[in-house]
Amino acid sequence: MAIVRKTKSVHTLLEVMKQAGEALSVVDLVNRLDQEMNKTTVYRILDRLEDEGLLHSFQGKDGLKWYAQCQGCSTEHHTDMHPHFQCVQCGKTTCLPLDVTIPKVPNVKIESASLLLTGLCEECLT
Amino acid sequence: MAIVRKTKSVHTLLEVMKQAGEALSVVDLVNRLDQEMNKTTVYRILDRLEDEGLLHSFQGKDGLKWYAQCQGCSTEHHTDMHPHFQCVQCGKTTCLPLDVTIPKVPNVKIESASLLLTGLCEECLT
DNA sequence: TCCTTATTGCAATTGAGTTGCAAAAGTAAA
DNA sequence: TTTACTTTTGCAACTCAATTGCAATAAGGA
Repeated sequence: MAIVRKTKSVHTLLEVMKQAGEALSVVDLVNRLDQEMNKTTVYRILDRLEDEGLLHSFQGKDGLKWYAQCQGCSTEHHTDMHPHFQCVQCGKTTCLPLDVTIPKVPNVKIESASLLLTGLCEECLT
Repeated sequence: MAIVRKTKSVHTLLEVMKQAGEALSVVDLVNRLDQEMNKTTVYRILDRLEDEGLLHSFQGKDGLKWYAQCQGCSTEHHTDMHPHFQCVQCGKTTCLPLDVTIPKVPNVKIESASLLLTGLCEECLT
């Protein structure tokens, strides 16, 4: 596996993720980093950071790819299977620190599961 | 809501779904129906059939849209929330007739949930 | 410093999905 | 059947997220 250097771009991207504190779509990240680096670079760094286990990705309701920071994931142990929540109104998307019971399915080998909950977030409810 | 006429195209599309007996991606459907109808028509009929409750859709692992036939869904009662399984090797994708317990999340209103399990299907395991 | 490898920018491309518009097909009433 | 109206379809063009090829740049080690 390729070694991920902590270049300026990598540092900047991780800083944006940290500042956000929640999941960000790639489209959003590309926009936020428009002045700092190229779109292609954003995509490639995200790929590498996911390989390294610093970020994890998932598909949003609209089919866009989202990234969030991992808490305790590493390259070897990446079974950080938690659900995600996406607000249908404001688009805010977060990791849910919940355990999900993956249903047993006969005759198949489940390798991963992704659960996306959609609805209204706290702000949009009030 | 627009009335869905049982045109020749609608009939052909439903027949292909029935023959397949499992979930089909839109891309696959467009290819299979290439001689019978236009790509746009496939997309539009799928939309309408989902509105009518004859089909339901979900996002595959790769972000592609998949459709499958509903068993007992209707326009009013479309809470047919069941998980789907996608084989990472052969791509075969099926509905899982299982109940999923949607986790309780405080302070938000969950409207829908989608659970996608990925792994190896029975054929690919052996 | 020199050499090698990894990273980045840029432009072009891919591919799923959408849209506008005119033509065709279906429906219903006279 | 004829007419008037509505829905459906085909086609071409378009949108936009994501990818690729290639040359230029930056980094690391001996």
